[in-house]
Amino acid sequence: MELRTNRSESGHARYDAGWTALLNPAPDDDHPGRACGRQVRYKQRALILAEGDEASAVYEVIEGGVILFKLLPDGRRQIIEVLGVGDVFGLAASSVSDVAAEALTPVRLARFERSTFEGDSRLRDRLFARLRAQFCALHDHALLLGRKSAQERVTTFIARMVPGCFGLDDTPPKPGGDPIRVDLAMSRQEIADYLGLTIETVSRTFSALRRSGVIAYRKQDEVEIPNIRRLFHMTGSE
Amino acid sequence: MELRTNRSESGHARYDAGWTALLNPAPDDDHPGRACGRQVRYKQRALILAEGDEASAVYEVIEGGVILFKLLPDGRRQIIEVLGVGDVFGLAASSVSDVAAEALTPVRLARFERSTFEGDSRLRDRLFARLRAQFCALHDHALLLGRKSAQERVTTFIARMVPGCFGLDDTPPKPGGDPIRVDLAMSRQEIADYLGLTIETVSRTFSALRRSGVIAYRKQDEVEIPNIRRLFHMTGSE
DNA sequence: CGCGGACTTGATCTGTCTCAAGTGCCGTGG
DNA sequence: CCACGGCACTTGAGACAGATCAAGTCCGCG
Repeated sequence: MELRTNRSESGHARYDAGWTALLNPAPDDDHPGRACGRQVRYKQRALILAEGDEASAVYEVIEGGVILFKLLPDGRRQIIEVLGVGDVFGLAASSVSDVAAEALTPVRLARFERSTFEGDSRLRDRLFARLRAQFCALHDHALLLGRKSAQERVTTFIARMVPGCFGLDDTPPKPGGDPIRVDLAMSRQEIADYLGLTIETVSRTFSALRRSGVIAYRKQDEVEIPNIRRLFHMTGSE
Repeated sequence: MELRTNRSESGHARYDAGWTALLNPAPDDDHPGRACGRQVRYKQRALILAEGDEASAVYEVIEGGVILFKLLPDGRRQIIEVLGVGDVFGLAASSVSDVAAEALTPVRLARFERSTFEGDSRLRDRLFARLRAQFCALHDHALLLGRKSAQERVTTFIARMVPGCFGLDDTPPKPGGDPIRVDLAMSRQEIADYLGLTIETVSRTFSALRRSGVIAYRKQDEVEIPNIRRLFHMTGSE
């Protein structure tokens, strides 16, 4: 009962590309997992950390994807961050975690106990740099949640998955080239919970984007973008 | 033309209380401005940093309040964070700032040049601890922006201004005691931009809360809360 | 082949936005 | 001292984006 999605097999491999591109401003010294703590693995959809759990360790994503989310007492869920390779979580202001963490894909993590972490300023600096990038992503997402329309949210979301378009990464924005393919790697419900919408609105927006030719897809999480500029212009950010 | 609000004189003094309580989980070693960089001052509403400015320094709030915000090309604004004493800003993933910063009140800041900052791991650790707290606040705010109703947003906002109710601060939650007074220190428009609402909706919500007796006020930014529990129950968070 | 879960689509409802007047407050000048 | 103007805020009426409720449809799997 852990295998209930029809998520593509290639998702995990391709998955890194999107989020890593977004959140890796400069893939400089830190090869993820280099200065490893203990490695741990989780199955897809496994709960890594619950809200309120003792925040006794810091995790770095080595492979796969992780979502951080919060719940309201009545069950409303907000996905706060979607993490890819190199991203960090588990740090909280107090001794308990303020968010829950779940494996979006099968995932490999480096786990650093709080004690290790506190003693190792080199490690701390590395994670610190990482957090700065995540900080900016969070700022961007607040803008999305507070001020963007459904269409802008969805197009922004898709645009973020395109490697090398936001991050100062490798591949250049590809002027008018051939269609770009991206793997969403998230269910419609997850996308909805991330973008602060309902699943129906997300679905309708995808359909509308397809109808108007901005995107194309057969399987619903393998999207082709014939013209990136056109997509960008719908994000509200330019 | 810098003096155009009818903001209360006491605002600045009392201002710290609210946000500091929220974002100071443990007022331990760091007396703000202890390990000072160069001190700088800004008048109320002065622009400290624009989006896209060179991120050459890190700032710590010594006295007063600062807002961080982002703009969309068409003018929509989202206030990302409201900072009080001890909070930190200016760190970005890349070399330019991803947000703009404005003085919410007359403000005193400690400015640390990037070079200073990079060489001083003690300083970095101190700011790092701070950022963790701000990180959690950002998470909470994402939940608010993505999943809460207008009424829940406004009550959450007011509740956050109450010193010692969220942070593990001094004053205990005050069971059924006398009315608590808080100073909002933000205009309706600022509140709207922070909560992802329009000014009219914020105004209407305040009026409705007053009508129903949850809050009381004469000047619109000096709010009394006769019964905090009642307010809390409207935040959606409990 | 038929079941179940994820997704899509349609019809309707509603919370929030938009547009448009107010109202109240404060500072200015007659 | 009071009329006046400006600005922030409030209030109302109506429009609309997105939510909700309710069927479908698609597709992988047993």
